[in-house]
Amino acid sequence: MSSVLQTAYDRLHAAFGPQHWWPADTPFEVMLGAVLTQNTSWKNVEKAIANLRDAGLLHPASLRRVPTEELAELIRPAGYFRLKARRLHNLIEFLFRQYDGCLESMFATALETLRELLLEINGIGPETADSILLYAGNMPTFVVDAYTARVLKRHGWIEPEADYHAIKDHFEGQLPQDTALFNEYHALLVRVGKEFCGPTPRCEACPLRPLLPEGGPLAPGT
DNA sequence: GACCAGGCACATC
DNA sequence: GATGTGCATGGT
Repeated sequence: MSSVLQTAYDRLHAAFGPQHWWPADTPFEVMLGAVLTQNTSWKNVEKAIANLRDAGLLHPASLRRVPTEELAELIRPAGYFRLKARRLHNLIEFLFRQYDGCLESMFATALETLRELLLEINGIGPETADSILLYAGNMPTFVVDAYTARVLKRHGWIEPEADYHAIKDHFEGQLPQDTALFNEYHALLVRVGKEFCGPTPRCEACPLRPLLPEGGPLAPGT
């Protein structure tokens, strides 16, 4: 409980409080958002989801029926819209093929098994899969994203070469396997990333400031 | 106008 | 196995 990661979590939680992630009404909406937010700001994703809601498509069966080109137009504000329309349909087809369209059945699958199945879907990579598992399925898997990697590497808490899997293991190896903790921790890392640890760091008022190594953070781009 | 944003798949060497 | 490129909108 005295690791750097625990201390960092305590600082972030004290500074920012609960983040109430994922910002969505239903697990299905979380799944869609996980694909739509790939390399895209959440603001743009919100517009796309609002379009889907207005069109009555925030349900597996209705989304499955809409033609891919029509879906693409609705999610246009989220960027990569043709690509993401195909990815959403790939995910839906998997849901129906394996679980008859039932999310409860899907999340009744063992974590590691479901993770591997999701990763077989074209368009679902590690971050999207873990986001679905954690934020839609309430399953204890740690989500790593660009902010997470940047915060850890800049503070020298992990080697600069560490890839997705290494960073994920770093967290899961040092923290209790607690869904609520993983949920909050990732959200807090995004929060501190946005406010203090972007491409150009603003470390002066960062809650992690006292945890910086001697000499301050590493240069941007690392 | 450049750069960035809660990635991923695929081509090429 | 490492590196480069396409995918696209909207905000700063």
